[in-house]
Amino acid sequence: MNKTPQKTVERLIQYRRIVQQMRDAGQEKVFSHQIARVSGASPAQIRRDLMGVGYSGSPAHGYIIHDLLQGIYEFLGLTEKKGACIVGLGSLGRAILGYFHEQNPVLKIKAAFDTDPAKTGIVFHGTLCHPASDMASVIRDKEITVAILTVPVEQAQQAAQQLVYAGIRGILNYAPVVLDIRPDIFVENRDMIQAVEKVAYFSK
Amino acid sequence: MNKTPQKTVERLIQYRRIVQQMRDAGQEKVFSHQIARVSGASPAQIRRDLMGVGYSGSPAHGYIIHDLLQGIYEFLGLTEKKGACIVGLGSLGRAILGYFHEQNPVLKIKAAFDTDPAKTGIVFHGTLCHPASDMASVIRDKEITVAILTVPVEQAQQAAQQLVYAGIRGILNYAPVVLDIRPDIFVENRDMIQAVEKVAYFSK
DNA sequence: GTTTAATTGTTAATTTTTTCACAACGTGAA
DNA sequence: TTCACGTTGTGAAAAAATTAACAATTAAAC
Ligand SMILES: NC(=O)c1ccc[n+]([C@@H]2O[C@H](COP(=O)([O-])OP(=O)(O)OC[C@H]3O[C@@H](n4cnc5c(N)ncnc54)[C@H](O)[C@@H]3O)[C@@H](O)[C@H]2O)c1
Ligand SMILES: NC(=O)c1ccc[n+]([C@@H]2O[C@H](COP(=O)([O-])OP(=O)(O)OC[C@H]3O[C@@H](n4cnc5c(N)ncnc54)[C@H](O)[C@@H]3O)[C@@H](O)[C@H]2O)c1
Repeated sequence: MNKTPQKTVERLIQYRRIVQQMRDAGQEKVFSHQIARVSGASPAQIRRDLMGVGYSGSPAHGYIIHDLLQGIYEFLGLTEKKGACIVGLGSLGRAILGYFHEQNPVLKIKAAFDTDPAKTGIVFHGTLCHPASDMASVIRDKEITVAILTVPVEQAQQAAQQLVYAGIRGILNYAPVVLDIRPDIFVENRDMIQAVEKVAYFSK
Repeated sequence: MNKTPQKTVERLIQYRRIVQQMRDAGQEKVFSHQIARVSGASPAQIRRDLMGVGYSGSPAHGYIIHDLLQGIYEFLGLTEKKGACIVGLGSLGRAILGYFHEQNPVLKIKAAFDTDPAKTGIVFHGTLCHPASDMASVIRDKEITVAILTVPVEQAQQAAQQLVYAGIRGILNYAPVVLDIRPDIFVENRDMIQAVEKVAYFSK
């Protein structure tokens, strides 16, 4: 089903952001080499990635930005309906929540969860913080499919299990631990220390 | 010089974390299939990745954790000497600083920078916040090679240029903008919205 | 000592991803 | 109309990454 390579999906998401900025700047058409210049990918790569999307440009004027965006959008399955939640409103969790609030992306954070009674019941950046024990019902009611996990590392495995039980389909994990959960749940790990180490390695 | 593929480097960094946890749990030896189980990579992949590192395990007892760690360490060039800095101590910047402080990795954040006079001169999580104007001298004095960029998106390009001028070799960029700088500077972009969108796509 | 069982390092095969190359196309100039 | 130009979509080639396969090796069992 998900035959499109992860790399391609990542780039499509990036193209969308880039092309959206061009549209916001008043541009109406775009060529693959223009996207290439700012994304770092080659023009051929971009055309190939776009093959799967189902929208075709024209040799005469390139891609009509409006239609291209629509195409990528639909391909990625980003709709208003889909929603995310964030688990753990510590310093990182609140920073991410603030970022989503100011950027206002299509995929919204519809709910937050924390175990700390001092945080539950409070609205942070427009999002209500629920007690973690309400996870299952809130996730079901709001039709939330993905979760951002920003709890302390000792709590991460347990919180992930709770999320899976609540019916979540994918987790973006910021805790530095490898989650041991069902293989049909998509997990993406993001560790900032690992990221810095990677940059350090390639900064020779 | 950097002939090792990025993917391999990323995995090596991950293996190191995993193996370190095993060591901390008292384990002394490890087999490729054990690393495989928790990392998600295949045993063959792990052995192949390890080929470049310069340490060999034995068919009899697998890898001696102490020596393996040492090998990966040296291969990655992670030494006490190398240092990072963080630019922009907003909510995200302070969260990252706190994370590094508590995790205490080899690659330390040796300095922070901000333009806000209310922040400069203050020590956050053990790290002094310098005025952004001191960037060049501080980076030179402390031999800092990589930077974590967490300034508002409008400031990112300008701050990046300042960093390059100060002699930085790599940037981990959290601002949602593609930096336009010299190609010999290694840039890794990390956008949380893009990450969530990727998870959403694969959570079918 | 010899055998057994398990695991490594590495070469070869396979699969995946990227790049190349070019026919086909549409536009605008002559 | 015809031509020249610049770009797309895509099949084919090339490159890169992953997986498979196996001889070599060593500890422990017998
Ligand atoms: N701060 C960073 O930049 C950073 C970066 C990468 C990873 N991390 C990791 O992300 C996690 C959070 O970091 P932080 O600095 O925000 O920590 P934090 O301690 O400030 O916040 C953790 C929050 O999670 C809540 N929590 C605890 N258990 C919970 C549970 N079972 N369910 C729901 N909420 C729960 C706590 O009440 C707290 O509000 C940690 O694992 C940290 O290692 C942090
Ligand atoms: N908050 C998040 O989770 C998140 C996630 C992804 C990306 N981002 C991006 O990261 C950046 C920071 O986010 P934030 O929420 O921490 O914002 P913030 O406004 O809280 O913090 C920005 C900080 O940068 C400082 N600053 C401004 N210009 C500077 C300069 N030229 N040099 C040094 N410091 C400077 C400001 O004084 C402030 O302290 C933004 O670009 C944001 O879009 C944030």
